[in-house]
Amino acid sequence: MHSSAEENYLKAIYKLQEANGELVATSALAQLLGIHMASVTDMLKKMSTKKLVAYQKSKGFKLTEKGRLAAIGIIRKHRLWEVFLVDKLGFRWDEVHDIAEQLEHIHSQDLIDKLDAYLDFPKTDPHGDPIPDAKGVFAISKSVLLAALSPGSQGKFTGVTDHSSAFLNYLDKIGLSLGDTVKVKEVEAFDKNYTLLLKGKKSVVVSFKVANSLLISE
Amino acid sequence: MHSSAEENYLKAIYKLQEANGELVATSALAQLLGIHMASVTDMLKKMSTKKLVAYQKSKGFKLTEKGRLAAIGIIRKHRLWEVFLVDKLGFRWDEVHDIAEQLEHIHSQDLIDKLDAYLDFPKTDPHGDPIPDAKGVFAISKSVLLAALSPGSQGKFTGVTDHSSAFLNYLDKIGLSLGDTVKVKEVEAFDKNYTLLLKGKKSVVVSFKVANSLLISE
DNA sequence: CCGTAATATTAGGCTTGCCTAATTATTATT
DNA sequence: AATAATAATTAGGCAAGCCTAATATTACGG
Ligand SMILES: [Mn+2]
Ligand SMILES: [Mn+2]
Ligand SMILES: [Mn+2]
Ligand SMILES: [Mn+2]
Repeated sequence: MHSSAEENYLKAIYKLQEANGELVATSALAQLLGIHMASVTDMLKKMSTKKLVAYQKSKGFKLTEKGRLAAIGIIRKHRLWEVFLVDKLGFRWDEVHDIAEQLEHIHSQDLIDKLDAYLDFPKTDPHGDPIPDAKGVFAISKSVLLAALSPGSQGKFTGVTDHSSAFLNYLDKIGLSLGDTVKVKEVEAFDKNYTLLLKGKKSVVVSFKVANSLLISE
Repeated sequence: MHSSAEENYLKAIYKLQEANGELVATSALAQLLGIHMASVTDMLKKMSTKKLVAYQKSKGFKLTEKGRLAAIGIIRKHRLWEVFLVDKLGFRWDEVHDIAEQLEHIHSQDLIDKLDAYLDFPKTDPHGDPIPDAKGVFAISKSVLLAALSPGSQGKFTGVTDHSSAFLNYLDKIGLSLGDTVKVKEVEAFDKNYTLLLKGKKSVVVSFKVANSLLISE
C-alpha cells in the first residue's frame, strides 16, 4: 500500500509525462506539487527503490509500468468519486476536486468496484475527463480545442483543460454545459474573440483564452 | 483541523469514557489503540496543549468539551459512511467498519451534510448504533441486553455490543437481523442457553455469550 | 570552449507519531 | 510501614516528508 504522499507524486508525475513527453524534471514536479526541489529528490530516491519510478540522477525520471498502473488507479478513484459527489450528492462541478483529492486515497478495491457499479460505470467525470476502467484502460477520445476550429465547424463540448473554479463558474454563468452542441459562428480577427452558437438557440461570445480551454468532440 | 492520529485518539478516549466512567488511564488507551504507553503519554501532552483533553499527570485524563464535540463529529462521520456503504453500495454489515475507519477522516463539513441528507438523515448505523445529529446530540435509546430478559418477555433486536465479523456473520447464519421481534421462550438453567422465537415464526437457540451481546428495545 | 545561469543533489534540521529502555509514581501485599 | 508489583513518564531514537543552505551538475550565450 502506498502512502498518500507517494500517491500524489505518482499522479503528478503521470500528469507531467502525459503533457510533456518522456522524462520529467525535478523542478517541474516540485512546482506542480508546491514543494521544494530538495524534497522531490528525496522522495524520488525512495520511490525509485520501490520501483515506482525509473530515476536517472540529474537527468530526470519517469514512471515504471508498476508506477504507471498505480497512478492510473488513483486517477480512476479520483474521477469516480467526483462523479459520485456531483451525480449523487448534488455538488456542483467546481466544488468536487478538493474533496476527491482526499477520497482518492481511501484504500479498498472492493469499495471502488462497488462505487463504479453504483454509478453505472461512468466513462467520464464531471469535467469530461475519461475514467480508466478497472484494468487501467482509458477509452480513447479524440477531441480538439475549440480554439483550433474555424468558423462554420461545430461539435460537442466534452471537456475542459482549465479545471479552476473561476473558469467552471464562468461557464455556468454563460450557460455553457458539458454535452452542449457548439457551432463556431465567427472568429473576430482583431481580438480573436469567438462567437458561438449553442444548440442553435442562444449565442455567446468568448475570448480566445476561453476557447483555448474548451474541448470539442465529433 | 485535526490529524487522523488525533482523531483516532479522540474516538478511543470517548469510547473508554463512555464505558468506564470519568478518568481514562494511559494503559487502557494504549491497549485500545494498539500502541505503547509512552506514545500515548507523548500524544496526550500535545492534545492537552491543544485543549482537547484535560490531563492530570499520572492520574488520568478526559476529554474537554471541545474534545468531546470533536470525537462525536468523527463518530457521526463513521456511522454515516457505514450507512452509505451498506444501504447504497450493498456491503454487508460485517464488511464496512474498516472502510469507515478511513472515510471518517475525510475533512469536509459540506460533504457530511450532503451525505446525511442523501441517506435521509438516518438515526442508526448498520449495527444499530445511534448517529448523533449535526449538533452532536444522540437520540436517547433505552435498550437492554437480551441476557437480562426472563422467559416470556419480548422486544425488538436493535443493536449489538460485539461488532466482530465473526459475531455478525453468526447472526446472519442463524437468520437474526436488526429489527427482528424476539421473544425469550426459555432459558435453560443448566447451561444458560436461550431459546428465542423470531417474529413468531422460527425459533433459534443461542448461548449466553450471544444473548449477552444482543441489545433489545421496547 | 568558457563562464555564468539554471537545475539538481547533498547535508543538516524539523515535526509528527511512533518505538525501546530507563526511571519514577502509584497501588497492593505482607 | 516496607516491599513488591503495576502504571506512567522521561530520555533517546527512528522513519516519513518536508525545509533551508551549500554544493554540484548541466545547459547556454558569447
Ligand atoms: Mn479533480
Ligand atoms: Mn475531474
Ligand atoms: Mn464501525
Ligand atoms: Mn457501526
